[in-house]
Amino acid sequence: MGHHSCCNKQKVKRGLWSPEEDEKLINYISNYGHGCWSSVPKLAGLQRCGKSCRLRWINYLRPDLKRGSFSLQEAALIIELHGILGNKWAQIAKHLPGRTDNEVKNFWNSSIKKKLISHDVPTIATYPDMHYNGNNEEDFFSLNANPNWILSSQQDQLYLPTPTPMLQGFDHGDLKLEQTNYGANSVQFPPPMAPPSNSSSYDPLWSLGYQPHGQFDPNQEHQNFSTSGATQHYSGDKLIGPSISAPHYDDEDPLTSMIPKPCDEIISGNCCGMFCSCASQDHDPLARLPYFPAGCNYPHDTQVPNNHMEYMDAIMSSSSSYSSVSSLSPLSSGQFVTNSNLHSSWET
DNA sequence: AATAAGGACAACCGCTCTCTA
DNA sequence: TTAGAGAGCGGTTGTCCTTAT
Repeated sequence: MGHHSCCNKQKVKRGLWSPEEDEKLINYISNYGHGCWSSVPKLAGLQRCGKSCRLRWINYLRPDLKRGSFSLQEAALIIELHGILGNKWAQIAKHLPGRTDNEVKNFWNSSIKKKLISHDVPTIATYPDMHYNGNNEEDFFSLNANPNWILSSQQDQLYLPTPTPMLQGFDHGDLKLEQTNYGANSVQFPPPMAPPSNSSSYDPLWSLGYQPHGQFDPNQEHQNFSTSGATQHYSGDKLIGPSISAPHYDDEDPLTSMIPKPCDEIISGNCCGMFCSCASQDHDPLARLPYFPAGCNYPHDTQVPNNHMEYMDAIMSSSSSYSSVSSLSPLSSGQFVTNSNLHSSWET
């Protein structure tokens, strides 16, 4: 029980942050960066512990945060990623630019989870045909939603169930394939690259909050403050994604074309999934899930098959923060809805 | 109009991981 | 090698707001 060491050194305030406290923290970090979080409260003149400052900055004060309701694409992506990653909120949030792990977690617990249960939607957690091989070393699952998948509980690993001569012992660029004891080819994706040295974009995932002096001004109009009680929120629309290097997927490539595409079951998209139509070759370790590589500006053209839209609509329609997509975007079979349609209809 | 119930979300707690001396 | 500090993460709680009665 007890508080953190930094909290024991001084009397600290707890609970909701006041606008004055937010202003102090924003001013300090925008000028000096956070550096060591434990020293931030003292230097910023706050009666808070460093951990509280860090949480407040990362979850609510970062200038790149996207506020407001989750879009249909985001909800679909969260469901899909949760089926793969489980409660790895931080990893899921990495695929949702401008969203925090806390936000994703709250959204899941307050909205999606209930809907999935009530609609008996077959996520990986509820798949009746999901197999556990019973091996205590490697927790394998096969997912009937995509019979090409065997998912391991070990993160970021996808296993192709059928040994393919073309893949055995193959080492192709960023993809490293290994034979396992289970007759499956393990596709191990490389860790993210270091941030690009020439990037002038503010990227909180790299710097964890540091921004050079002068780049962030809380009074700038694109960083709109709205006040809800004692809590201020940003609703800025400038989104800059992390510059992650991941395998290049090429449908013409006999290797990469075989790699599972989790989002394909829900949403069709281009190079890096449903959001992005750019030609970037930076991709996500989870293959085709949107990761917003450098040079990709959100939002992009999005094409979502109508049947999936109805599917999501059914899940989410009872949510108080959700306005029916189908009711606002009349679609017939075979039609597609664009990203702008979705945002105008859902983020209200 | 008052109050209870439920939902949404901000914040905290405690554990684990990583780094460094 | 190890201990301590800092940071990150997921689970949980607390608070405020909305809705129903």
